Amino acid sequence: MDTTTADSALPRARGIDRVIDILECLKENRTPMTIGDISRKIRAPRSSTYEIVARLAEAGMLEIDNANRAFFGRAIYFYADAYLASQPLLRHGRSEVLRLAKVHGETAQLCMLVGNKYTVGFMQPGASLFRIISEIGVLVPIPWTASGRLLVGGMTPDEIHALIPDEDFRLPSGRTIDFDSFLADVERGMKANVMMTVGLSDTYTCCLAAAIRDERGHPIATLCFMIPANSEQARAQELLSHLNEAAARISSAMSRELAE
Amino acid sequence: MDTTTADSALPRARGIDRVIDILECLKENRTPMTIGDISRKIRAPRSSTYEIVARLAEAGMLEIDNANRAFFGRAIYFYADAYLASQPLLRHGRSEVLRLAKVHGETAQLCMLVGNKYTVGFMQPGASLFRIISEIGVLVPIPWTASGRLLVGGMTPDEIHALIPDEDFRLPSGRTIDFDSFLADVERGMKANVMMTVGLSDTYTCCLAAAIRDERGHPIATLCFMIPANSEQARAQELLSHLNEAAARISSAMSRELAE
DNA sequence: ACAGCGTGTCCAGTATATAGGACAACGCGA
DNA sequence: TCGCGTTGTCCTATATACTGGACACGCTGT
Repeated sequence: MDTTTADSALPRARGIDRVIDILECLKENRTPMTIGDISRKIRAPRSSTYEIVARLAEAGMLEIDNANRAFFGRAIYFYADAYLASQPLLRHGRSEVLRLAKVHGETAQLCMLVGNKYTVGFMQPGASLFRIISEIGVLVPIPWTASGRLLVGGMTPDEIHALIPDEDFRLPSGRTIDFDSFLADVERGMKANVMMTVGLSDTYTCCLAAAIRDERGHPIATLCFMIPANSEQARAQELLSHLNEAAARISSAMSRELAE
Repeated sequence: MDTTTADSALPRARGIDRVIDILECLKENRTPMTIGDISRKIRAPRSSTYEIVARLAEAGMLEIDNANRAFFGRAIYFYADAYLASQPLLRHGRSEVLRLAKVHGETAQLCMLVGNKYTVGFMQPGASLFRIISEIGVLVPIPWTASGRLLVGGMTPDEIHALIPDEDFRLPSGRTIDFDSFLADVERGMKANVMMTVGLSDTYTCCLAAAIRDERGHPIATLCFMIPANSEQARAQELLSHLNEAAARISSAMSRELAE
């Protein structure tokens, strides 16, 4: 649970570490928290938490609502805007995801690796009732997803084995994925640039993905649709080709930008 | 320049304050900076800056590029996503701005007050060559903008006077805005819900705005277009009505959400 | 070659930020 | 009514985070 530092021992903690703990805590919670709750969750003394939350609120990084609960503030949003402007992948990816979800009516996502995990970088829910719940920034084992198979494309089997912890091959259902068949998926994905999986992270979902590549051809992110597992094959194939087109568009737009 | 604390004196600074200074510094700069540059800009010892930047990078709040320059990192983006999800105004406002810019081909913005200043919360450049440069999150005196006139709507003259510093009535051109005529603008804006100004913050720009209101009818934000000052009246009026419709749509959507 | 400048790392001393607890005020249930 | 848990504020002591400086290194221009 402790994403950052301090676990069992109790030496004095640094203010900065507290800041990071607080922000991570709010990110996980996704909704405003009282200072009491925060200090319990991050195991910090109440007095310290009050102090630090107040300072962060003063700087606009947190905001305190009228029930005295703290959550992220405007400053964070402005910082993120600067980050976004510096990241062509996210900029282009976001607008394609919005377009894909609108045009095809299915939940679309931009996915990428963060360390040795898979995560959703942006998501737009589709029009249909079938809704997927993966939150932005939540880390998921690579083998649980279609995108994960594309994202490790181009790596050697040894590199892949070194990257992914063994326990990540065990699905939520309890079933374990065979490493060799995973490798076979990766290789096919690298060739076709698209991947489809059914009932992997959960039994109801079919995951369609296409890889976005950097100027050297390495996969750096994926666009994907989440659709019901019982969708028709023809529909899935059609969506895959739309994903592939959109991904190619982003890949070339980014290479062009880099060239300037 | 010093947006937060420490100015001339040199008592030992807190880690947290350094963190805030660093983030504000990068936000102003809008592009990656070397640690040396950061420490000079925020007047912090190099050794401290190295330490703190490294810790923030470890937490993903900053990222260090291959030229050893620091900038915002993924974590900030994830925090901002949670913030955005908690802010109906920004959520709806952003999508309307994207739509307005796309449909009408002009630069569109979502604007709001931060303390006693006006700021742009989101912006989408238009298709035309005429581009405005206001950056997200930069604070601007209220009297310099059409939106500012709408945003103080509903306040008494005394409240307005207390809110806006006298020096903010001096335009970049050197001209000073008369307080009474400013008040008259505010009152007309409150009635019409829209406002147009020409050549205010700069001589080439015409600023069109419409107010978004909370459930009690108080202006909380504006949608606006930035167009060339020499645009035709008919065109401006048409755009104003589009802004007004979009703003009304957001106002009622938010009231509805609140009612649930 | 050399001087001058910026970078990245390391160290030790001390100013001070944090922990911890005491306190009053509050809300809630019995 | 009286406990009991939680909240927000304030205080003091001390463990330590920050500072300042030294050092080695790699530039660049002369």
